[in-house]
Amino acid sequence: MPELPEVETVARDLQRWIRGATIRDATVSWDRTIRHPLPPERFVAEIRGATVRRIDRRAKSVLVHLTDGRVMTVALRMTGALIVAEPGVAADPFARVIFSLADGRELRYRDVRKFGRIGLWEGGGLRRSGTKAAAKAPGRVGDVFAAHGPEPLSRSFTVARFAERFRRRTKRIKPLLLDQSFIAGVGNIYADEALWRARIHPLRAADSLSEDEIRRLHRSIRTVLRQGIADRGASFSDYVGADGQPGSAAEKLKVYRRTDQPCYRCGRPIRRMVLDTRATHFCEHCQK
DNA sequence: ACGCCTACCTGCTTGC
DNA sequence: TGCAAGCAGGTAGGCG
Repeated sequence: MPELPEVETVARDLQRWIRGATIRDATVSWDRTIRHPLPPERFVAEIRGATVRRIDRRAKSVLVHLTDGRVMTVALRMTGALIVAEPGVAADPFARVIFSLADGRELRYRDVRKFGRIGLWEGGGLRRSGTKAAAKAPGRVGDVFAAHGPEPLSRSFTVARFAERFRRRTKRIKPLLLDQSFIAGVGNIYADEALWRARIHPLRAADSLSEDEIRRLHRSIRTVLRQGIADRGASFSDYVGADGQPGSAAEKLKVYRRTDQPCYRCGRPIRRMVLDTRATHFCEHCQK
């Protein structure tokens, strides 16, 4: 799926293009896209007539803030995309939800694999950290993200704050980076990229990392995510921005899906292994 | 509470 | 050419 840089790209596009738009109507063609417990018909009735105040991102979700304070969350998961279509653009057989805007455009939620979920919540609670119980039965939008870890690109995400989280964590570092309660927004592409950049082996136990390694990893995570945003995200098959166009970040990746190709640092072949069911790419010579 | 594994879906690529 | 298996950006939920 889209990871942090891809979701951030979509959110910024939408902020530019549909801020202030009014949703005249919505059509849901795959019911399970609408997140429990809201029935799809209720969702449509609730969203009809709403006006978009602002769009941003939390973790890997797009947040559409409405003028009445409610917030629509869009979790794109593996193949979700939010695309603004001008009037007259051909129908999309993979559009699962279509929002008709009052100005004649459409906001289309496209999702080939149908894993993505759209929710509608009362506002509030986004700034507080919250409890896991709240995350299990969300009421306010903040509850949805109550169990999530810190935003890696936020000002408050310091090395010290990152380092604290490593205490007594025996888990291997790669799966830990994918754990959204440890750090939000990092996915399979950028986890591999950050570890390569920091020269840390994906199988290392988290609590075995030295201060210097944690510092390198902190910096690497922020660097690869920012680079991904600058290139409008990494596209392999499905990911596109709200303009419907792929990003160019995939061209600059150092290890992800570069199995057997030479490491950019030492020239030895990049290895691929499966770790907790996820493909993991690394250089066994320069990642220790 | 943690950690590991499966299920959820469809389309594309690969190998016989 | 055809067909089956393998693969994919994620994460709830169930098990031990």
